[in-house]
Amino acid sequence: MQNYFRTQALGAGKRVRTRGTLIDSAIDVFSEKGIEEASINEITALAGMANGTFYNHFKDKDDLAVASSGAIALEIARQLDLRMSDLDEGISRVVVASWAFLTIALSNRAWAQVLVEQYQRHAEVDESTFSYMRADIERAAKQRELGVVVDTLLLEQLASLMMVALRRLLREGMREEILVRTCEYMLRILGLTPVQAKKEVEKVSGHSLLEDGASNIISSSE
Amino acid sequence: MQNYFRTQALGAGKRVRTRGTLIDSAIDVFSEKGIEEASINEITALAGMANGTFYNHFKDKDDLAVASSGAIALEIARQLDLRMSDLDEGISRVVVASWAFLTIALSNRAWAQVLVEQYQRHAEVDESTFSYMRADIERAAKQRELGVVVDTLLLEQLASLMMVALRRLLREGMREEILVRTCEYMLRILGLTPVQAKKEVEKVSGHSLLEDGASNIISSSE
Amino acid sequence: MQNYFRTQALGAGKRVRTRGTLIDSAIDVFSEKGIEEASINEITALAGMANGTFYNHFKDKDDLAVASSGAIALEIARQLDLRMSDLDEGISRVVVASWAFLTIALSNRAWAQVLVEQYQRHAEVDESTFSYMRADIERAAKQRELGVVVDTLLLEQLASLMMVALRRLLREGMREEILVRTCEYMLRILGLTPVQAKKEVEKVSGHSLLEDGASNIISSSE
Amino acid sequence: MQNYFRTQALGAGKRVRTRGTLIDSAIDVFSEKGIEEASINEITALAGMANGTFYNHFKDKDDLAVASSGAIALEIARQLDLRMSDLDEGISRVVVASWAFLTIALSNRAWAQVLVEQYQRHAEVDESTFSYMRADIERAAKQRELGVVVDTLLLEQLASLMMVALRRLLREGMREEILVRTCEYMLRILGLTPVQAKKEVEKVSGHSLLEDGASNIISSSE
DNA sequence: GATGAATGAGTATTCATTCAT
DNA sequence: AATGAATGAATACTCATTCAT
Repeated sequence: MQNYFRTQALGAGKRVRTRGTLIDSAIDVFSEKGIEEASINEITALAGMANGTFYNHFKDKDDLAVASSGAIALEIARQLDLRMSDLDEGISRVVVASWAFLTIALSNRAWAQVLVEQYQRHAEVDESTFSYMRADIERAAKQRELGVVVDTLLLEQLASLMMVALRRLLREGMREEILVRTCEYMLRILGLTPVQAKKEVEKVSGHSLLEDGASNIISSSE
Repeated sequence: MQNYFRTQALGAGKRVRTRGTLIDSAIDVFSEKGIEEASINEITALAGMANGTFYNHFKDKDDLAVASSGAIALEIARQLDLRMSDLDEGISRVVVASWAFLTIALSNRAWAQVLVEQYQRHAEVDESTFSYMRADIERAAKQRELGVVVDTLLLEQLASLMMVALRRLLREGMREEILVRTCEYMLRILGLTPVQAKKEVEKVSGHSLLEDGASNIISSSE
Repeated sequence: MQNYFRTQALGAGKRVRTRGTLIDSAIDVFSEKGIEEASINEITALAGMANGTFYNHFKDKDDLAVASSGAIALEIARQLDLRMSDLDEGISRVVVASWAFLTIALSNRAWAQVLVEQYQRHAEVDESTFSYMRADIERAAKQRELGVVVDTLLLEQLASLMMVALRRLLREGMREEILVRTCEYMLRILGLTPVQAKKEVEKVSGHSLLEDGASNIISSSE
Repeated sequence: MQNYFRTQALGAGKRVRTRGTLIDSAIDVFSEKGIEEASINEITALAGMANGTFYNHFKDKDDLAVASSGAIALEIARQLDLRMSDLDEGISRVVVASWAFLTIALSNRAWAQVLVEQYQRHAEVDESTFSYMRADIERAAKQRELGVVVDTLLLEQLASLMMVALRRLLREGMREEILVRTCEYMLRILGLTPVQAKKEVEKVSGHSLLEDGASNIISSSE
């Protein structure tokens, strides 16, 4: 069993720690069996708790699924933030964020699987999962004349491209081509011509060292 | 209860008719309750059959879901074919087909709902659902220099745009803006500049009378 | 409903008590309808529980059948032990044990029926059911020169004689002749001549008061 | 699929042939899945018929099971008869018949399995299966002073020994020791001393060549 | 006699959820 | 907060059997 969120909560109170442990356990079970097939008994068992304990922390499985994917998304966003603080240009931020999002998610298969499945279950984008993106796109739209309306349709379309990509990456393993093309498609939707899009993506991908995963996203993004 | 596929099978043997009736019934129940929540009993009851009859025709609910969405997709494809026979230009075909696909699907809410939900359940595009598109894109790629690779990643990305659009249309009702933007986004992904994309879509949408649904797709496309 | 095993577990925790109650209930239903025909619902209903409770204690009906016949066999063996502690001679022990086994089993028709049916379902002797016998036979084989191999074939053959007898006794009621002949046949198989066998069985049967069942097995055996 | 009884019925009318085919098919399915688990659909499918056809020939599965095991028993009895016509002494006839019964049954695993399972299902001996034995035992009882009552208890006890043996032989393959001991046990039950029993069995087994199965039962028995 | 589509009764099993300890 | 035994609703699925053709 992973112990990412349990560890993260070590300083906090018992309640928070138990919650973190349940989320860690859930991520494992969700990713292995799928959210639908996962049973609460299995999750509590893996967490080393009685099944009743679950209900002291979550309303039901869906609540847990939301909390789990939310925790993952938040954690990814946190890592993104750290690494993008010095990036000013909107378009670059979008590319770096998307690229890094996929890379970080994929660095932990279970995370990626939970994100993908939860996305499918809810179909509509969990605003929080992609919330970071809206600001960057709006920033880009101001800096250049993109000629796009930044609304939920646009965000959903872009998010769906990323999710299709993430699913592919899970299936086929990390292939930079998928990242590149997905980012280019996103920029094209945002109004860049293919040539412009390609150039923007190259600025980012040229520097990236994807092999060692999330740890060097920072260096790859300047 | 709808009786589209039952009627379609009127000439055939009893086995085929029963199957068609079950699919009609399933589409109704699926769209009303969702595939997950639908029960076999409800489907057979609506179809006016004993529940055991179901198992003479389908292995389980998933088998039926696949058959139902497959029948819908096939039927839509059939209608598309009829109406696009005189269109030669690849890009126009893509626009018309996408536009008409969404329009026809939406002309029968239950169909659209089943397509959307089945798409989400299976995540990967049922090749058949969008098979018509590959040929048109390849045709377009030959006629112009699109500079895209026509592979499954591209098709999945395009399909996901359409599905996001279909979901929106189901939620918000037919809004031409969604059709227009989705088609433009698709063309942008295919390598057209925003300006070109807009022009291509206008060629189609200018003529369309979407209000009366599938019946005048033909006239709307030339 | 009988309450033998429930009562026996009165001192123990709730889990054990519930288990005992289920076994009591199962024995009743099994004996009345047969194991095959018994439904879990009926068993839990008679036990005054929700059907789901069953699955907290047993994997499925077969698991329960094994547990039930095992509990019966164990209980019979326990009663046998008490009453044979002062018997030293192997052959006498075999006769007394077999005789008492049949008598005790028959003193509770439901027990006998469950034993018989479970024996038939599993065909091979549940080692535990007749485990008491092996030791006595080996003891007899040492004390006299029986000239038999004590292996599972022998035990199965002897057990099958007892089960045929038990079935007859259930059908026709307690008839001492069946006990006598079955014991004689067993001894013959063990290598005694008909005359010897007859004498050995008479030593036991002469004293027995079978009418009042298990309660006076003790007196009957010395 | 075997075609023993179908072939046997080649000369007869269509009705008899269809019946034979169903029995052949049933024996295969019964032996593979067990009688309980066998479904009529499977049996008719293997027989190459529609399921409805079954009910033109048998009342239900149990009827078919009785017919199948009966046909097997009858066939074995027929083969026995052929080979024992020249044997006059009762005891020898019992030994030869039992020995040959087991050998012939085992020569066709499916036959043996169906016999064993059907015996377990009915518990009481299907009279017909062992009918041949009563006459021989009575003959033996007249020729010597056996001192046994020839009644159904005796026959059931003897039959159960044979069935235990047959089950073992199915499990462990043909082992002459099992045949020898089973026959000796039977004779002991019939009143022979161990020494006499051994001698009688040796008369038979000494000549037998069991390896090549049923075909040389005749030669092996005189 | 054979066919095979339709029937529908019947039951095991899961698992989220509660609550007394 | 944690425990874990008990709950019971809810449903898919099988398969013997019928009967119109």
